[in-house]
Amino acid sequence: MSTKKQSQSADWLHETVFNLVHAYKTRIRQSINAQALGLNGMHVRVLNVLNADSDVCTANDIVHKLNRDKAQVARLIKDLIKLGFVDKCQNPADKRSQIVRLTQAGLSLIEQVSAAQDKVLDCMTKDIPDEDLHQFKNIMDKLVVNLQRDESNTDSISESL
Amino acid sequence: MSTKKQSQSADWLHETVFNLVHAYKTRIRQSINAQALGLNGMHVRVLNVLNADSDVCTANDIVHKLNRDKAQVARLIKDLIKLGFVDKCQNPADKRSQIVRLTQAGLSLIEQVSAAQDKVLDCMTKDIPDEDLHQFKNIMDKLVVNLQRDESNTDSISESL
DNA sequence: AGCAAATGGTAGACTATGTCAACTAAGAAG
DNA sequence: CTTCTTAGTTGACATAGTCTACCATTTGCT
Repeated sequence: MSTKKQSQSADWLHETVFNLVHAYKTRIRQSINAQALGLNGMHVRVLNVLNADSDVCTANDIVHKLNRDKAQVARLIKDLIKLGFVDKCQNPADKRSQIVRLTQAGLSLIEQVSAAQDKVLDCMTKDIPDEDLHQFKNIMDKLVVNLQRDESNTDSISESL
Repeated sequence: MSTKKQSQSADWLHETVFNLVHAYKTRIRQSINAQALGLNGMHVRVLNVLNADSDVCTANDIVHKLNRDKAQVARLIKDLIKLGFVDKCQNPADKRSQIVRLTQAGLSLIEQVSAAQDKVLDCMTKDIPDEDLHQFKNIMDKLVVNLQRDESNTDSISESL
């Protein structure tokens, strides 16, 4: 339990990280208020990927970049197509997949969404020095790597109960 | 819109934070494998609160500590009672509320769950110095405070489209 | 060439998480 | 004693994430 040396310095991670995401999600949703457009947070994240990536992008690329289930991504893309923000075209390199692109509507949408997101980010980080943010990112990356590295440690407790 | 000075250092926050939580959630779920017991992540977080708090704890306390909707918390507690891990008793100080407590089964459960969580935390933070983790927490707390402070900046973009 | 395995994508069903509004019962304030 | 507020419950719903099965293509093997 919380008597081990590591845990004393790390127990807060449970709550703090979750709180950050919860607060961020809530805030960004308010700010973007994309529901009015039929969008939700994950739609926006897909648009972000398409926008950030200059080269061609397939559904599978998005799956890997967002690290989400492919079924989920497929549905998000379907929604975005129905709303007219992205379209698909044949991928000459692989007939199984299609290339996903932002439409004009999608481009102008993501521009505005980015502005709103930046505003939240700026307000969120305004009193934090750049080098601190940099270190913050480094640690976070390490945590993610560590988490994904040893999937080994996965002995469920349920059978011991 | 990533042309503003702040954004260049902060754009990564979008993905990195979400990735961390996603990886953490997935990992902790594997490790705890609580579905077999009829529990999910939020149930465990409620148990954690009850365990951490030495003094009496009402549903409302949990709402504030986890920063979640009271409807959600009420349902979690209901589930936990049905499973026999917590119980409720009259709150002499306020007849509207009840005191929520861990049962014996709940206590022994949370002990094992804590052990599993600690294992994940240890593995996740093992190569990160304590002072780095400390700074990490400080920045995270600042971010959360900033997020929750100015709810003002909340001008939706949808009407401008 | 011909076959098997792997991969990209889609769909269905389901679980988990979070939110909102309406409601009850009990405190608090006047 | 009203009125307002608060603790908790419930229903309905929205969003998020997972798992399985399936199809078509591609890739690797022989």
